[in-house]
Amino acid sequence: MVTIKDVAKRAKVSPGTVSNALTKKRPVSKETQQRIHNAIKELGYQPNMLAQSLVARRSQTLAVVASGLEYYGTSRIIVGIEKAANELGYTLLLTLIADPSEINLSRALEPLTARRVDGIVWAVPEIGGNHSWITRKRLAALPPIVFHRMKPRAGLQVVAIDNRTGAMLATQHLINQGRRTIGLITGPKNWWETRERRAGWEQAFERAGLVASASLIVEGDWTAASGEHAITRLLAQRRDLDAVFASNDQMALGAMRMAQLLGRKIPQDLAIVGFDNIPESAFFSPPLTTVYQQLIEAGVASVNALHRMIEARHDGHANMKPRATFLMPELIVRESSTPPPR
Amino acid sequence: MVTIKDVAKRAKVSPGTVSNALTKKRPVSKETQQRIHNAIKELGYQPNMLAQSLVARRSQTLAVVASGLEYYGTSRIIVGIEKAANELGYTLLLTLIADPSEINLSRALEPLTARRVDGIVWAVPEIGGNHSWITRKRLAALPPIVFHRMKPRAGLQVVAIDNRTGAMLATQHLINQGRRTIGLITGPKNWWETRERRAGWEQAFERAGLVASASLIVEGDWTAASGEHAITRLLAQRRDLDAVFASNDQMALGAMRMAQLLGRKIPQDLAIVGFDNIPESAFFSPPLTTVYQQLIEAGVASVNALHRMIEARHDGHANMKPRATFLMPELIVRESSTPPPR
DNA sequence: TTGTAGGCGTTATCAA
DNA sequence: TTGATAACGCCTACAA
Repeated sequence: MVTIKDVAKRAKVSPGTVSNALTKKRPVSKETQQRIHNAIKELGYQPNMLAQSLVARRSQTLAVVASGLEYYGTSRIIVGIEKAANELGYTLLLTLIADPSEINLSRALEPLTARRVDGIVWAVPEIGGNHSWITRKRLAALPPIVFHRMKPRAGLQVVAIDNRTGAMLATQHLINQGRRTIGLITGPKNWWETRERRAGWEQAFERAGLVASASLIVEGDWTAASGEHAITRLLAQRRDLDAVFASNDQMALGAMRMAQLLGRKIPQDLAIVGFDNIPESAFFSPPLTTVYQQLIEAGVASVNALHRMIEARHDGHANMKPRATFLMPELIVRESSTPPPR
Repeated sequence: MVTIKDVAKRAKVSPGTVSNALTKKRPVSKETQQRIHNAIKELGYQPNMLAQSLVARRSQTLAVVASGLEYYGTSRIIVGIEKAANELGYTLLLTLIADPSEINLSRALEPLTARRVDGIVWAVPEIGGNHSWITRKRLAALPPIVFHRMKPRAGLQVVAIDNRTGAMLATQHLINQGRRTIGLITGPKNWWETRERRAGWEQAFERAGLVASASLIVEGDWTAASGEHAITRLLAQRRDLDAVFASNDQMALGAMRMAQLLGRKIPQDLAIVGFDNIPESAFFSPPLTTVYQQLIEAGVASVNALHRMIEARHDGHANMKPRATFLMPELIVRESSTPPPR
């Protein structure tokens, strides 16, 4: 590997001058500048960022910790994160948590802190107590960090989707369509996102003066198969069911298909709304009404916030006041919940 | 930040001894070992891997360059890569290419080589001439690298899915079902994967003595919407169409839905097969016959190969002989191509 | 078994 | 404008 010294030797200057020519932090004469650049080309010199980071005490590297990359939501968040990181001149370290309900914190974080990442985006869904590791003490030992998919906590920088409002929009839409017996297929009940979406469903019920009976709720596990089971149970225990809000599009798909197999016409007999707006959902039979989340935007926002935190800490400013940002979802109405066009 | 010197001072030993205690490359007495570990705990010392990498001349970091993370295929490959990298003690750097048909090579690679990654997994689909940057000279300046989703080239380590065989399996299956006029919906035609899948379709035609007429082929862009357009055109230009092989599941979905809207019964009037086996495909109406690719396994295999290359180079062995590995896809038969159960 | 010194590749400080 | 020199945090000979 060719180093800055090799370049210096070849250009007949000192290493420091080469450094100055490269970083432009001190003036270098046009002439030597030229010689240096020639030497660099000829030798194929590439600065070693490890060494740079060592002295600069910053690595220009961000880390993202996530789980379920194979799901649409996670991957879109990461697309946004990568994009924003890139634009700000950071490179991204990716760590995947295989089982988010059981986080081995030091195993996940050590490789990142050891590499002196400048900041961390924590995008692991909050499940049960899997975020209880978050303590002031622990955070003090970490670089700036911003959280996703988590219940906002005082003193933390959080970028979250307003799941509750999203679910409320979905449910209210069904109510507006004249539906009165609206089932709910939830995700695993210890997920924060599950509870939020359920709360939104309940809130819509309350506003409409409907009764959110337990017999209207069935738990799923985000898979389409669980959507099938859920709708089967719902239809059995509530003969009067006339609509369903499924907490994601996959479960909505399973529910829709199984309901059809059981002889229900959608949306005439049963209206269905999902959550996520996966690209396929517009092509289901019938096309699925669903809730769109600005996931890429959430990823971008989190990196921007992170960058500000990093700069603030670096400039020795009093630590930026962290806050929670909520992104508003939008309802996308399709045929699974509306009278078909004549 | 507390350094190894701080630990040394506190444990009343030299920095070298602390290093030895940590790396276990030289023996350290039980007693001082204890003192050192106490000091580490008390100070909350964390080794600085940047400094370690600087002297070790390896960063224990791998990079993956990919595009289209929001698609199922890409994300599954990366899941496999991350898993294997993790198990081998590497951390992963992620770089996403926004437009894979137009790669800015140095923009993508510089941040990686500057950080002295030990190896690179190149998982950008081959489109047109976007892989023409691959030259002996350029590769010589890079760390070991393994390629994905690319036509195998002599002298390169490639892990690819056998797309051609996969498409052949799909088409042969349709032929076995008695279909004779089997349309093809392709991806964008300058993609390597597109050409391979088309070749597989043609190969099956040849073996069966069928004529692969141009009127049976329509180009899509991987989206479900393009599948809709494609099937519309196919049905218009070939009234005798009795089956379709779509080059991915999304296009199959669009085709299936549009064919049904146009009054075709699936599979009775028109049999459909897709490619990818996205999780939703088992819940389409009807469930979609498709081709399963071992993408996670491909990711794992590529990292293992990369690791061997790194070790070989490190041990000064003659560079490992690189070769191409093909993973065989499997046909998954569902109702979209078979007579429905009575 | 432990300490000392030099070096990994850069940048920053201080003279010149 | 340029050149020495000393860090940055760690590892590794070589001595002791």
